[in-house]
Amino acid sequence: MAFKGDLEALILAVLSDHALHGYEISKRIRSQSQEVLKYGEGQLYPALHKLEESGFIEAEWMLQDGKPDRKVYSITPGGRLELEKHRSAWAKFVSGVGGIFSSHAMEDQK
Amino acid sequence: MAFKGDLEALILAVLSDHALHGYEISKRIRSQSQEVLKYGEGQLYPALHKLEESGFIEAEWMLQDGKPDRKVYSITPGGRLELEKHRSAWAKFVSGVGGIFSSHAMEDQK
DNA sequence: TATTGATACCTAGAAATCAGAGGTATTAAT
DNA sequence: ATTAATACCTCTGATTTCTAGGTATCAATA
Repeated sequence: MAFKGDLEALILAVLSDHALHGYEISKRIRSQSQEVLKYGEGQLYPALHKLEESGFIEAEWMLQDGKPDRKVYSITPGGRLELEKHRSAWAKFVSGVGGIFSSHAMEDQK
Repeated sequence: MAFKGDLEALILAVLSDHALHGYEISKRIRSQSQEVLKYGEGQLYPALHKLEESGFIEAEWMLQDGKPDRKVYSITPGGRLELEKHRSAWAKFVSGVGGIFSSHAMEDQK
């Protein structure tokens, strides 16, 4: 009932400069979107697994003692290609919604 | 799996300057979004009924002979208020997604 | 000392949403 | 005759999303 994001695209975007583990990815999506986009772990982890299956990201375990181990994900070349597709889909979407919201905005102001 | 719109907000937006019937609303959403946003009737009509129940739009039958009758919807004052909420939610959403997509865009270009 | 909160991974089930198909009826065009 | 357009509507199956739960460690707070 509200505008919804594309979690897979957002994950690819945050991974595009640094390899990160899941928990950190969710925190970055939250902070870099100014708290607008919030995904629970119940959405994040399945999305990561799906992206891995598709070959868009790769995982490697970082063992830590004392603290919980981390599964660090990095984007693949195929993932970068996929990211570009999502980016242009986003641009189209913004212009589409804009076409509806802005063509009726002036009326109200006078 | 992709960015999703907020049909109720879009309906309120297209109704904000003209009263329109359902079939026409769906065509306008399609055309004014440059074919980006396409909603089937199975989504449109239930959404209209829900908006009516909430008091954000009002319906009136326009009887036509020969052609199918039309149910013409118009936005209410409450609907205009609601529309403004959705509009600002959209603005927030755009800046949120932008915060993720654009902070990682430069890297790829050099 | 007990409990909360943070880190870090994960699954499963309920709730909501979406897309598509189907249903009625008329007119116009092929 | 049949297809396409107008114009309304519902229903169902698939997908998606949300919420809650589950394991485990450590640090801080009450």
